[in-house]
Amino acid sequence: MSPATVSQTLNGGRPVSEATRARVLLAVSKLGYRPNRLARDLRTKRSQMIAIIVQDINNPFYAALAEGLQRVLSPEGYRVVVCNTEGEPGGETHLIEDMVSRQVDGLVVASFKVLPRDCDLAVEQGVPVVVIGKKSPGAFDRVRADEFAAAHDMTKLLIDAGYEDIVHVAGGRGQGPTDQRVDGYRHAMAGAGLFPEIISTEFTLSGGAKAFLELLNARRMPRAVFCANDLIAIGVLRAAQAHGIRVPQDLAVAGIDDIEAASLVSPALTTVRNPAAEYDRSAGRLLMDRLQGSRAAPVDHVVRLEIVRRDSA
Amino acid sequence: MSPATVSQTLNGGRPVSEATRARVLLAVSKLGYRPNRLARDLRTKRSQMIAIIVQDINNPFYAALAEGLQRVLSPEGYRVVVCNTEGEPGGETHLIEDMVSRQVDGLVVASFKVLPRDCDLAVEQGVPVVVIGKKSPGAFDRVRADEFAAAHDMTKLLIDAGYEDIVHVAGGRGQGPTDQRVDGYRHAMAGAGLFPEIISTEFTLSGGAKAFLELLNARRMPRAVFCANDLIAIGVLRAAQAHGIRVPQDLAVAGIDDIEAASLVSPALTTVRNPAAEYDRSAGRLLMDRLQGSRAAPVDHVVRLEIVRRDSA
DNA sequence: CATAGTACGCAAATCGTTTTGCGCTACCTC
DNA sequence: GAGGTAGCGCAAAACGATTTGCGTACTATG
Repeated sequence: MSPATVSQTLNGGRPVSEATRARVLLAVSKLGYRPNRLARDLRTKRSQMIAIIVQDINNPFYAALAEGLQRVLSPEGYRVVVCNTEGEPGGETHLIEDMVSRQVDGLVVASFKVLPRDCDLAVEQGVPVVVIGKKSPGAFDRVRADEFAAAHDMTKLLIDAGYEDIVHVAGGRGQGPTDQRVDGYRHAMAGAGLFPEIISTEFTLSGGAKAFLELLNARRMPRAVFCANDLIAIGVLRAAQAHGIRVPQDLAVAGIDDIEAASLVSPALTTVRNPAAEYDRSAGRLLMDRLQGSRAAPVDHVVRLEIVRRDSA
Repeated sequence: MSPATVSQTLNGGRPVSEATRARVLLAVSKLGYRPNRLARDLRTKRSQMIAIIVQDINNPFYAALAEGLQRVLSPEGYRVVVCNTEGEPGGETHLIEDMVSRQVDGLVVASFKVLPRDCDLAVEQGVPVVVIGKKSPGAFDRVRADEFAAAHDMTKLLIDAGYEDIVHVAGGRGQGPTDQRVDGYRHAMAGAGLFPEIISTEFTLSGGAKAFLELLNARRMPRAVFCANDLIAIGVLRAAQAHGIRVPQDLAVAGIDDIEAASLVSPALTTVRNPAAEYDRSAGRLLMDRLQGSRAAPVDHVVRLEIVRRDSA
């Protein structure tokens, strides 16, 4: 029996008689034959595999994103694999190159550290790319939030609530959305004739704690802090409480992201919801459209953010 | 110039003269040549890729596990990809089969739903497997916790703290560690001459809330609940607080896992730490040993758990 | 100077599939 | 009964790399 016939039986490229089909299936199950996807993919030039590249799989936002994307792509017959770049020597560049040479059918990149150059490289090799969360030029689709508006709106909420002495605890300098959030904060403060004050830290719990201590040492306590993400905000919250400062009576705290823990801490955190569900649905659809070749021009989808007012501010 | 020479230049199978090396490298960079890993892997029968299969990437325990494994394997030159089975039609069986046929060099499976049969299949095809968190027969390595001891110790802690009316909120019946945890609870209660009472729910926040309501409707409130994981415990905690019940004064609550949120809720959750770091280090080393062919008999590594006493019980 | 040895580039086989072209058989039609 | 037409199985050429054997040219040594 020739391999061609087997292939046709299993994948149905051409009609096969009932008799041979039976013979093939019998042999397959008797020999425990498992087709080798590598060989198949090499020949067909597609792998039915989509890689999601995230910068930190421990960050619940990225985890939710990955799962949501899978929920969209997997019913279409794609295998979804998640790759983490954090702590990877060489990082995104190597990873993208590697995945492209493994002939993934598509890439979703949710990492601020990614270079447009790397995405262009993938696109040139015919692999569609969707970049999440980053404003970045290139021949690929994007899904991102209006970070400026988010920071602006939250700052405005604090101002409208009567706070004036509002400090912004920014994430790492030059990292991802930091600058846009800083600008949004600045703009809102300037609009109200208030003086902006900004300190920087890492996007983590301990970064938030560190920032609080810095504030504590450097000057009298502000009335409100607007943190660049929820982890920082929770770090600040806990450090403040550990120092006997009451939230929100003595100090108002606000974050961005609405991670799961945001509603679990007490007081529950006032924050901005970055709806992962909308990202993944949108990114999934963009990717599917491109895989089916139905679109040409790159799309730039801006996700609407939503303020979630709870108890901390 | 023949492909053989190029291959030898790039991978150094044999000595290549300085002159031709230069010519090859020039051509490579001029043409933007990128080797195709699929073809290479097909020929060499290895992919330098390791797949981690988790049942829920949103569960922080699995996310931490994936990242830790990557930290171990990636410096050894392996690419680590994470695959999620939740909501996947066909689930673990398909996934394992697919990854094996993609010639991954190794598999780490952290899913209760996995069948030993599937792992055996992978091992037969020469792919080493490490199963995490499940006691399961087969020719592969295991890293798991002593779930019985964990539940037993936590129940004992509650008993020693003076609680007698202790209900166990178990996870889904027959799911993963449920039975062993139930047994541990039972054994500790019996040892103290106390009457065990068990209700079941899902391993989620809302599962915990549901369980609390069930308790509320069915009988007078118990004095303590020992929940099968932290998500359930936090669900119970919040539902109780929403009903004006004080924790731990009116109701003591304990969980298992020590997820990040456990220390963030208030009161901070008393729980059992399931140290992801130890899992991934151990699993990583087991896998590396096997990849280097230095071991034969399967290893069964039992991780020691650690009670973390906080404020909720 | 002859011979052995070494360095190095290329041709060809291989990995396990899919795909295409070809030829055989059997059936149908007039 | 001849000619046309499906139907169906197989051989062979891809896919893009690695690996091995071979031949040539150059070097070294007695």
